[in-house]
Amino acid sequence: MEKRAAILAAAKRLFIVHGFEGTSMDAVAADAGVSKLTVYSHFGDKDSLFREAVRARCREMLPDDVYVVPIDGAIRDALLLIARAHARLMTSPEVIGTWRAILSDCREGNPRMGQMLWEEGPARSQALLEQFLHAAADAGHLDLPDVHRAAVQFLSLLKGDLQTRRLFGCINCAESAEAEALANAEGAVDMFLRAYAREL
Amino acid sequence: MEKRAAILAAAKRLFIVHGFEGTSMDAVAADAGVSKLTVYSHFGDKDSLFREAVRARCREMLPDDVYVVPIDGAIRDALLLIARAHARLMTSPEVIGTWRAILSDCREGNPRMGQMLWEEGPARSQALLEQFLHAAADAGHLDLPDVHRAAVQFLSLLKGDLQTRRLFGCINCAESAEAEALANAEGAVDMFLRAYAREL
DNA sequence: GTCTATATAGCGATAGAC
DNA sequence: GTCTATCGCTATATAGAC
Repeated sequence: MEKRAAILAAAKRLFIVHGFEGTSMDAVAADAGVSKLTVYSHFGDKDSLFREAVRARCREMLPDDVYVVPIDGAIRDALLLIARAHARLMTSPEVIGTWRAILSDCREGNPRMGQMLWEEGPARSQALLEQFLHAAADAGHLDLPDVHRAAVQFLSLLKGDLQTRRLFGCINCAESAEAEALANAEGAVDMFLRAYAREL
Repeated sequence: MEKRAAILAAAKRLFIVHGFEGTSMDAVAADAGVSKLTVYSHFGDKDSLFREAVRARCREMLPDDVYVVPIDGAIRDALLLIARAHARLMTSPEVIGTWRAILSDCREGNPRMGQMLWEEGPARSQALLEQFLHAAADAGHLDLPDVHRAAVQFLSLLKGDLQTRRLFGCINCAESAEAEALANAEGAVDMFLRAYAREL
């Protein structure tokens, strides 16, 4: 059970850096320090290996407690806490690489992996945030006409153009980008509260 | 100069549907009705052909007049006009296909194509929308603390989770998706005005 | 300029020995 | 279970004839 872990680790690393087509089974085997046949004996074919690697990545990438925040204090502070954590997550090299790997495989009518990543990642973020917003609305902090829509909107504001520019390689994870992400997160919270705060 | 156009047209179509790796030079030649060597004689190699095809796509995809709207009437109507047009554009098969094709080429540190697409597409949308918002603010319709940020936020709200789910293949361009996109556009305008409208 | 035929190489998957 | 060696296929790019 030692080599299987090594293979999976190599696959997770390589697929995210070089994409599906750009990663050969030889490369995975070499990186894991095993033979290619060992790879095939553990994971039937390249497709299955890719699936396993992406699934593992998704599971370990999204910490649920990011969106579970006490709302006893000011609502702005709670939202800021979520915003900063989410901003850091969505622009991380792991997430960007995983998205690229998935999207490089999402041609025409081929939703095998894309749907999985959506459900394991962004959909869970949305659901957790929705719970938080529902609680905040019940507690009287927010006035939300549609909680689900508000959750989607908050996450969209957080993304801004940062994730897209990151995906396209216009910005890398330098310090300036970090600062921009934090500023953008604050701007998102500000606008969200201008629209939905019950008491300023 | 007839065959060159046919080759470029075939390349634009195939690369966007099947991606870079998924499109062979044989396929391009066959689709264009010419021999493979003719393709190579016109465009040095596959990389150059891909570059040319994507560049052409980017140029022809963004109609500037989408973001040039008179603001003599109600600001909400003007924003809705922009919102609906942008929503239709960003979820179109052409845009989604082009994004996928580009992203399949954006591995590791390779921003050659991604940066181009960003500048030819989203960056121009942002700039044009920023002009519109500036005019709307000057006319007293909106109260914008930061015009650039507001433009990014409006476009982010418009995207919502639609473009991402479309990219990942979770939804296709069916009629229900069209309805969802319009509803989302309206929700985006509503929230934007809740936050930034000077006079309700 | 354009075609058919081919060189060359890389990749996914497997056979057979240990 | 694991390895070395290999098959079969496909794709990029080119050589030589018309």
